[in-house]
Amino acid sequence: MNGHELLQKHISKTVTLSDDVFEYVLSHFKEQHFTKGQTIISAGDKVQHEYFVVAGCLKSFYINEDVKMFILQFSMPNWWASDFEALYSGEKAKIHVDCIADATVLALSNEDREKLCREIHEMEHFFRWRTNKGYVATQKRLLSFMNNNAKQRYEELLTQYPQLYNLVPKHLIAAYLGVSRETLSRL
Amino acid sequence: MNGHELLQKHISKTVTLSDDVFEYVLSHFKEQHFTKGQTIISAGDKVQHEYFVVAGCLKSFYINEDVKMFILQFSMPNWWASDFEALYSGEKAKIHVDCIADATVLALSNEDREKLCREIHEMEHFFRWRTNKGYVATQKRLLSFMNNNAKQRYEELLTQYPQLYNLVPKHLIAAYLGVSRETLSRL
DNA sequence: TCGCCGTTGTGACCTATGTCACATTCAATG
DNA sequence: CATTGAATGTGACATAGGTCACAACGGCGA
Repeated sequence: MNGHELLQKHISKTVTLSDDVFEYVLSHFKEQHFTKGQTIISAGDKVQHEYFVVAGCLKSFYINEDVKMFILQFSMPNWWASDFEALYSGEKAKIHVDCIADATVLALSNEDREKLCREIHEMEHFFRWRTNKGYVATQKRLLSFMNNNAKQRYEELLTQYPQLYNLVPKHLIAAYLGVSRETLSRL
Repeated sequence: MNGHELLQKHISKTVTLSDDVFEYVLSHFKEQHFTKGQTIISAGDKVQHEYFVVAGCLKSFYINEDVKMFILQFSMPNWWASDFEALYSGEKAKIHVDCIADATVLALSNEDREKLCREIHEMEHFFRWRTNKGYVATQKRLLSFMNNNAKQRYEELLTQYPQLYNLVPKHLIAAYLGVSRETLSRL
């Protein structure tokens, strides 16, 4: 399936659009390719785009004062990635996004998203629901952090995304779980 | 300031509405009063409403198998509270909401929110931004969990919401921070 | 006023996880 | 091939935070 088809399918799960409108919407997305290790957003950047992942995998992460990395999200196909705080507020990025498995994405600029939301009520609806899902998912992860130990969180992650086990190195999984790589290795 | 004024002010920070439209929007909210200790949503309920807090304070929390409580949010004036996952999906509530300081709220039903979003594009826009703010805030809290120890999280909370120190008992603050009340007491 | 219960503090001890050091494996590259 | 460096495993030890037990305090209803 190509990028536009995947995105169309993704959007139609939430809203119904005519083919013409779909074509108009899709015309605002630009396909881009990234290779493993490539940087997409660095802290300090002015963030202009969000990215719908068609293939491959991205990670969004924060680096603290001790240069320790915390992964907020692995973005697999059908997910969106960006520094949403910076994107919406216009401030400089605080989080980084880079590519961990050769990726194809569809980039949408902040201006174009707001334009689409203004022009097409259904798209505003779509983005409301998308954000809502992200909100609920993040709240669940927060609860999992408070409720479960490292082993339980690891098993939870692998149950939900078995592909990750082979796709990404263990020290990145540790950074997602919020434990040291040594601890993860002992699980 | 009465409830409608506060809500109007809150909404106008994000979108501009005429007085007539505002009146129409506000007519969908019903004022309710809760007293300290009162239950608003219990796990297992069918969730019908979300609540805009005008005065007082609510807490949203999860109870695990060991009957341990984890607080997702303290809802102060100008915040919204509900089990948003249950509300949006139609499933039974997994989280509880109750009142920790005598409260006045404006209740909006799920149907009315969707109706307002359908009828008034600006309201869809408003709710998109509201949810986006919640998403970003939750992500920040997640990062704080990974990055900071109990003491740092406690200080962060008190800096952000100094009122909480006197308003809510310490064991609830501990349940928000995800530590035992004994640990909090030793900070 | 008395007694009760919710809240908070604190000591003793236990456990999960972090940190540091070093070994091993393996893929990429000259 | 030989070499390098990233990824991973593992032992020894340190420490934040959990758990349990008990004491102290204070407000509120009988």
